[in-house]
Amino acid sequence: MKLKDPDKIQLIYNATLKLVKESGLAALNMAAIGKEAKLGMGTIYVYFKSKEELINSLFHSLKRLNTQRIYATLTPDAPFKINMKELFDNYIINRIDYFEEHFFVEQCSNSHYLDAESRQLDEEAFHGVFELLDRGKKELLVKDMDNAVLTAHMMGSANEIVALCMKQKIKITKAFLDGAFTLCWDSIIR
Amino acid sequence: MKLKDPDKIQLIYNATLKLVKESGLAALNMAAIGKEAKLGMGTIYVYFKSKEELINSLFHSLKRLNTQRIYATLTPDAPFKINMKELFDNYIINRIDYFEEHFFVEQCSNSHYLDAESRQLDEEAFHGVFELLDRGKKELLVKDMDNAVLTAHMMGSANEIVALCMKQKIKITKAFLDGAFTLCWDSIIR
DNA sequence: TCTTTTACCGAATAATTATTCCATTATCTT
DNA sequence: AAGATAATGGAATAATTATTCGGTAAAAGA
Repeated sequence: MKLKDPDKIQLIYNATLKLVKESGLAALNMAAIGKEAKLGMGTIYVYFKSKEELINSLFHSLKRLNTQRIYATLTPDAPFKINMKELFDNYIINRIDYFEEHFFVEQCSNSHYLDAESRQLDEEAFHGVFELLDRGKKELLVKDMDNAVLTAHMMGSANEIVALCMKQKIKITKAFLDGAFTLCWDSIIR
Repeated sequence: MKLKDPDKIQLIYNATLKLVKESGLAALNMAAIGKEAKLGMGTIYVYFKSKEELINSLFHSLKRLNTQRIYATLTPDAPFKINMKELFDNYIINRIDYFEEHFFVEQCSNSHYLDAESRQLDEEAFHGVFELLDRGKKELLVKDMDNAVLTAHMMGSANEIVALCMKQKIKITKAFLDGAFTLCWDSIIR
């Protein structure tokens, strides 16, 4: 018998990401995915039960990957500000390098496609940031404010700055990253 | 002869906003709009040529309204920080009071529905912020950084903080607004 | 090599949803 | 009040798009 091709799923994922990036989730359709991935429509249904399952499956996969990537490279035992900068740089670079993926996740987050399980995946991504902020507070570096508010402030800033970079095709230099970080740092320290 | 009811357009707009808020733009359909607005499907087509025209028309209308609302109440001749705080508070309160509207605009911005004209409307909204920031630089209060970056930082923060409030149903108090503003203020001053 | 199983394709079908059509109703004009 | 015109509702139709199906080809196992 013939086995499933392990590459096909990634092919379908990539086609989906590209199409959503180009025209938004609302315009996504199975025929287009097939064409973009150079597969017959029926083939997609070998790997996914339905369009909804495909979307949820891709969403899950991206969420998992993303959480890994951001926290992977924090230097253990480094001073607070160093860790903060590492996290910030990781986050920004990650958002840019995997722009398509993040765009897809964002579009899904406010759609009717996501199932209950998918909707819960957000929480855990903040865990690492919250821990780091707690440490900053203990060291009397960080303002005594709600972690959720501090995090929202920094991530909101980072996201919008990435959006700006993509729109204006700004090349991310070290100087640019340092500038963006300074804004966030100055805001959270007391 | 019978005249068009001037209230119907608003009825259709409101139904559209509610539905998009609930299930996202991708799930929006004409039958649902009719039902929500308590109008026949045919009636919608008396007021709008197509679904696409309805969406673009609502988008335009919201963009216009919004730009007005934010800049309406700045105190003339007030010190820089006062104006900044007014603008910030206006922006946040506006995002919350008109959450449905902003959500709709955001969903549209990355969809295939918007026509070329609609896609240009964003620029002018920043004008007022840029001017204010230039003044802050002249007064040696604001960091010498690109206005677009400074604006992205503050708006990104504000947007994400609003999202947090909506998600966790946080009631906006004066203290909360002051806290959120402090974050932004501390980040942009030199 | 032969058999068997399943991937693969894309046309056919089903399901959904946008748009039109027309009978009815409301209200403006004279 | 009668006629004229256009709004209204929702069933009928058209268009789009998800899903299934049946034939074909590939490759695993015997």
